[in-house]
This record gives sequence, C-alpha cells and structure tokens, in this order.
Amino acid sequence: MPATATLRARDRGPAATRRAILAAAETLLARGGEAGLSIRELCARASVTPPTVYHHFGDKGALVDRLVDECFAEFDRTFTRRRPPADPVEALRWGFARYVEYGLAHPAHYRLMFQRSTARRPTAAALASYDRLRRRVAAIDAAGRLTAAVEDATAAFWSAVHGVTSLLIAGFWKPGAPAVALVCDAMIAQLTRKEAIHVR
Amino acid sequence: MPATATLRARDRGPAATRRAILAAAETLLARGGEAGLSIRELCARASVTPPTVYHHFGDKGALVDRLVDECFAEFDRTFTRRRPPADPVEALRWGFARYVEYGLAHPAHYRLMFQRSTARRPTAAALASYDRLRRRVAAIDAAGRLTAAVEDATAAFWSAVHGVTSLLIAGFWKPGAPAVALVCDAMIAQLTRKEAIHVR
DNA sequence: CCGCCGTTATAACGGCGCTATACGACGATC
DNA sequence: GATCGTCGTATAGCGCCGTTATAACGGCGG
Repeated sequence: MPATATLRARDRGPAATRRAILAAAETLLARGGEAGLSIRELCARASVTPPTVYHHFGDKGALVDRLVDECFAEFDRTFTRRRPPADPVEALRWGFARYVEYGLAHPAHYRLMFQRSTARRPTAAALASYDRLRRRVAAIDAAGRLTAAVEDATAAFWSAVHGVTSLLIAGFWKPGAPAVALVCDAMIAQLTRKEAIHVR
Repeated sequence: MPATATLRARDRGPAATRRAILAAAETLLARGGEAGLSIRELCARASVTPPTVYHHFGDKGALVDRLVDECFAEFDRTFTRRRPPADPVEALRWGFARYVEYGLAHPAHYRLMFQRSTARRPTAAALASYDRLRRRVAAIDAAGRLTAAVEDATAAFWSAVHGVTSLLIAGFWKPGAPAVALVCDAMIAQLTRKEAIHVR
C-alpha cells in the first residue's frame, strides 16, 4: 500500500486528510519559513486541492494557528524530555538554555510562534507555555528567593530570553556568543537571590 | 500647480519620482505594515507605473532596503533630538528609553528594521546605529564602570532592549509595564558599577 | 534635423489566497 | 432497495501580487 501522502484525499478519510495537510504545512514551514508556506504548494505535497484545505481549516490564518499549536506542543516537549535541576533558580537557568536551544533548532517555527507578521491573540497553547514559565518563577518566589513580583519577573525573564533568541535566529550573532549568557545571568542575578529570606 | 504626488512621473524628473516612490512606500508601511506594502498600491499613490519603480530600485527588496535606511535616519534623530545625561550610565539608560519610545511610535518600521522576514545582511545605516550603542558602552568602560567586555556588553544590552521592545510592539504587554524597567535596570545593574575602579 | 539614451508606459506572465459551483459517496428514511 | 440530504472533495475561476518584455516618449549631442 502506498504512503498516506500519495493517496488522493477521497481514498483516505477526513482525519487523515487533515493530518496530511498539517504535515505538509510543517514541511514547507521548516523548508522556507512563513514565506514558503503556500496553500497551493501545500496542496501539491499533500495530494489535496485548495477547497479541501479551506473546508477543514477555514482560511490560511487558522491553518497556521493550528500549525503553531503543534509548534508549541514540540516546544513543550523540549522542556519535558529532560529533567530540570531541583534548585528552582537553576531550573530557570536550565529553562533558558532549552528555550534558546529550541529557537536555534526551529527558527522558522519560533518566528511563527512569536513574531507572526499578522498579529493574532495568543492561542491556548501559547498561554499554557507562558504559564509554565510563570510556575517556574513562582517556585523561586515560594522559596523566598525572588526579588520582584512573580508576574513582573516572569515578563522580564521572557523579554530577555526572547531578545537573545530572536537576535540569534536573525543571525546577528553566533550560538555561543557571550551576550547570551550575559543576559540570562544578569536577569537571574538581579531578580533572584542565593539564600532564602523569609519575609514574615 | 498641483502637488508633487499628483503629477505624472513624466512631468516631474527622476529624483522627484524616486522621492515620491519612497514617500508612498513610507505611507503604506506606516498604514499596513510590511504586508500592506504593495508595489501596485504604491504605484497608484505615487502616480507611477511598476516599471518605473523597478528602473529606480531594482526589485522590491532593494526598495525596502532604501526605506529601512530612511527608518534608521529617523531612528538616529530620536537619539539626537534631545541631549542625553552627562553620566555615561545614565546616558545608556536614557538611550534605552528612546529606543523603546521609537519602537512604540513606529512599530511597523521597527519590525522592518529588526525582524524582516526575508533576512538581509545589515545595511550601513544599521551598523552605524549599532556603533552608536557601542560607543555609549565604551564610554562607560572608559569611565572604569563596565563589568564586561565592551563588545559583549553591547550585544547583551541590545538583546535585552530588543526583547522588551518587540514584545511591547507585539502587544504582549502595555507600554508602562514593570517588566520593561525591570529588564533595563537589571542589565545596567549587572553590567555597570556605580563607582569607577581603576584596574591598572 | 537625426539618433541616442535615460526614463516612463502598456500589457502581460505566472503565482498567490480564496471561492462559486458541482460532483461523489455514504447514512438515514421510507 | 430506492430516495434524499449531507459531508467531503474537485473543477475552474476571480482579483491581487511581484515582475518583465517591449515600446514609446523626450531632452541632448551630433
């Protein structure tokens, strides 16, 4: 029997068609970035015609939204595949490394997730990812080692790591550049402390 | 006599035509971002036909490059319009505020300058802007108040400020958000010191 | 006055996102 | 078992895009 992608949609069932479309979108995104993600090219690869895509996803933006959800799933896997250190501050530092790692491994995906040209409100998957960071920061706070409000520190941490990651992806400097560690360390040094203090 | 933009190209001279094209591009960019910047719409606004644009600029990418140069010129003006504080660290902090200010005032321009989808090597104007930041950091170093190498610190500062600015522009949080100051202050606190030390 | 060349215009090509319309298969209904 | 609605898919086309082959205009040197 031939591979799924080579069957015509008629002989495959709707669920498999959806999967084939998303898989082709994923391939095109990885290959040519957001610009290379064309409905027609996608249709050729998935052995499907445009109306089928629109029937299943509505329009291109919604298709990309679903694709971004899959990106966030893989993003999450980057953090769950390995175990973070027990120390909450070291766990945060470890998380920064995984974050940068993901961005460098999947630059086109990262751009789509965080720099989409057509601004959209965050999906549930995106909010869940942000919440994971917030919980990491809250753990530091719970240990009495955070020097700012949890919400503000979370936003600050993300800003900083996003800054280095997006400039790395844009090729402004190379993966091992000292600036990366400099930014991450500065944020941690400034917003956490080494020893717990118990405020009350 | 009618306004320049309403004259046909033939009755205007090449230099004025170039200017009219760039002005229309600027308007379209400000109005609809990179996606709204279409050659045909631009031609309609500048009373020009497509081959004229291609004669003067080569292709769309090169036209956008020129537009980005104009953006950097305005970006520079943001820093030269007002005087920075005399203290080099305070001047850096002041520069961060101007940077964020520019991004919020011209989000579409900022995206084009620093997040262009089709990656291009930095233009001379972009390098000059980066060099201005480097000189600011070098001034801190010259005062014996920098705690890292000038090049690394410069890259780190830019990363951090770019991170907050791009997330502000993306609407992830509001202009006055505490995270902005938190990031800027953390970078300054960590990479500079209050009192000069003279190493040798 | 002629011819040249820089500048601009006409018209078209191929590709894009998207859709009006129609056709096929399958389950429910009688 | 025939009929019908519905869901999934296909054909063909619209209007837009960036880009270009070709030609016409117009000022300038001969």
